[in-house]
Amino acid sequence: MHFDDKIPIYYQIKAHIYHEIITGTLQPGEKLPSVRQLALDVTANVNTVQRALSEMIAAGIIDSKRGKGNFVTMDETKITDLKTQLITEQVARAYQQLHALNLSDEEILNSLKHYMTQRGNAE
Amino acid sequence: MHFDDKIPIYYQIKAHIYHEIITGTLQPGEKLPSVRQLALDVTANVNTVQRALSEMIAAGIIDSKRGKGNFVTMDETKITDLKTQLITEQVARAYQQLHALNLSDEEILNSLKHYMTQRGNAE
DNA sequence: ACTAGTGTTCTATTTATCTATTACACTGTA
DNA sequence: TACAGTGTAATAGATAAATAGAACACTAGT
Repeated sequence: MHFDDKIPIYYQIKAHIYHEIITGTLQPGEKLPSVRQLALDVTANVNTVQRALSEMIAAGIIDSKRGKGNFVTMDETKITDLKTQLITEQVARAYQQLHALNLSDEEILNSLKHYMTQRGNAE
Repeated sequence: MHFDDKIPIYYQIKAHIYHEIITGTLQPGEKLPSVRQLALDVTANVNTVQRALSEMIAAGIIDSKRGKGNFVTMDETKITDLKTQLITEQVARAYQQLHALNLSDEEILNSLKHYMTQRGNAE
């Protein structure tokens, strides 16, 4: 797994698993790989994986069952809320940073559209 | 100055000064506050400020003159290029992260528009 | 020459993160 | 009961980032 060395690894692992849950790669109620297997998968230490999991457990997205494993919550409302929250965070952060560079709403939209068309042509 | 504890402070100081240069708060050729004053301004250590400045000097955005001070480059092309680069980086990162959440181009645009109208009404 | 203000460099210490390792607690199965 | 597979916790060590403090190098004005 590729890590951005400017952000803590446990934080990136959390984002990675959240993505898998939101995109349905991990279904509600599905069992996650064991912490030891996850550590191998992302080439990190068990403790680092555990720290990421702890935050997801505290957030109610993961249910931890000692001796059995870690499971994605069955509560699909929580997953929907999580997706909404992550999207809002991303959009807000991007908007604020571009706005801080003195771009108007229209310029921000145009920059994004321009990026999309360029990206579309390249594929 | 408010810091995000997930990102190195020297990195955030650099972003902060880049913003001031791009928005014209700091004009081309203008002298920056001394490193000691900057450290007070952002409530960080001189060495941390110096590390941020070193990267901007290496990037050619800041000219350092020992005994005199640090100055914004006179080369406005470099500033324009920097602005373009930062915008592209922000747009690309935001797009990729939203795309990774399985949002289509249209959904990404709509999320952004929705955020803008909500934000507009709140002001 | 002196001094104040500037950038620059160095050392030592602290803190957060990550790793490695070991141990403990619980579940299910043979 | 034994054992393998799971989550959890604790310790010790390594590294990067940030701080504190001191010193050095250069410039301009007195």
